[in-house]
Amino acid sequence: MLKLGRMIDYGVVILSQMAHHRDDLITAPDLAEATGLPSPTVSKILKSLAHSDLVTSHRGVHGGYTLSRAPEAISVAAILEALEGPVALTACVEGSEDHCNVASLCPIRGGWEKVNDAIRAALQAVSLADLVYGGYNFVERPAGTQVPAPEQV
Amino acid sequence: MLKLGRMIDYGVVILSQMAHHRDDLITAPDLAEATGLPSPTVSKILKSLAHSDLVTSHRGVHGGYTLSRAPEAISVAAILEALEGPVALTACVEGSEDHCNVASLCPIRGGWEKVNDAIRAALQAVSLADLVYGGYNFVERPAGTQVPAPEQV
DNA sequence: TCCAAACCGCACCATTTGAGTACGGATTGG
DNA sequence: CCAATCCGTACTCAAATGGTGCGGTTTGGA
Repeated sequence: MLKLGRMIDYGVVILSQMAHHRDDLITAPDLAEATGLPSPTVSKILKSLAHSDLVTSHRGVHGGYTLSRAPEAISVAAILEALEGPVALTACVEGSEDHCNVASLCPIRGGWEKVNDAIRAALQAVSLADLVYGGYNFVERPAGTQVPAPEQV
Repeated sequence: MLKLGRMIDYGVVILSQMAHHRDDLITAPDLAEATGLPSPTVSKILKSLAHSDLVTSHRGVHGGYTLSRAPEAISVAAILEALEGPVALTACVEGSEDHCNVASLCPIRGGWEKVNDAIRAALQAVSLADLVYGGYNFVERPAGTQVPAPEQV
């Protein structure tokens, strides 16, 4: 099931919370309480996000975090890369000639790259703002209803 | 890192091997030897693929497996779903109201669906044939050489 | 001058997930 | 009747991931 660590999920929740308090300085404990997530975890995530310049940290007594950019300028791909490294589907694509050449049959690398790029593009096309204010109201939409897919890539 | 179990990788290797022997009946042990993968694992994967009608099984003494469809008609998405269930990035999208409503703040489900659909589309656009005959010759390419990425999407 | 509030970064532990294995059963052709 | 093959379940083991704790550094105010 093409899994995605739940850190990403947490990260989005945290970021969307910050988006609601745009330009305010929020401390990690405050965010923890607001989201219901454990405080150390929130800290950890914020740190990673700060490393990638998605949020800005302010140290000292009245420190905290703010969004570095507008929610529209933060893509899901950026969040993903901040929290779980670069987007890559298989270990096969770079280095790691472990099991690839077992049968001298790996016509696959190029193809995977193609898939990777397509997915990367799909993730970059969705911004934090889309998730927060995103025009998709989730509660009313009947279960099973299909969201129209964006233009084919 | 948007991970993808290595079963998928194995599955593609096995299927591409079968694509080379189109219309032949191949036994699981033969495929195991051809690919260098452990025999029980190959069996397991073939079984899953048979469940999704990507390959057809023939029991009895001279049994084996054949591809059910042409390689062009087998998408990466189909392989993924056969081996690891439906494409879904987070556990948040369906059921599992575990941590979502902790803060009564989950404007996100709809957004994730959007991302899911985009990725699903990307995966459906790539067929097994693309991976196998896809214009990338693998054997002659010197080790370490980078495959030129296809047109950026 | 000192202290407390906040961020920083590392290292550690535990749970879960997934890969791989083993075994007994069912089916078919010689 | 037997052997080769697929079928299905349950089990074990290893690794990745999520989560936690602790000592350190910066900063502003009393």
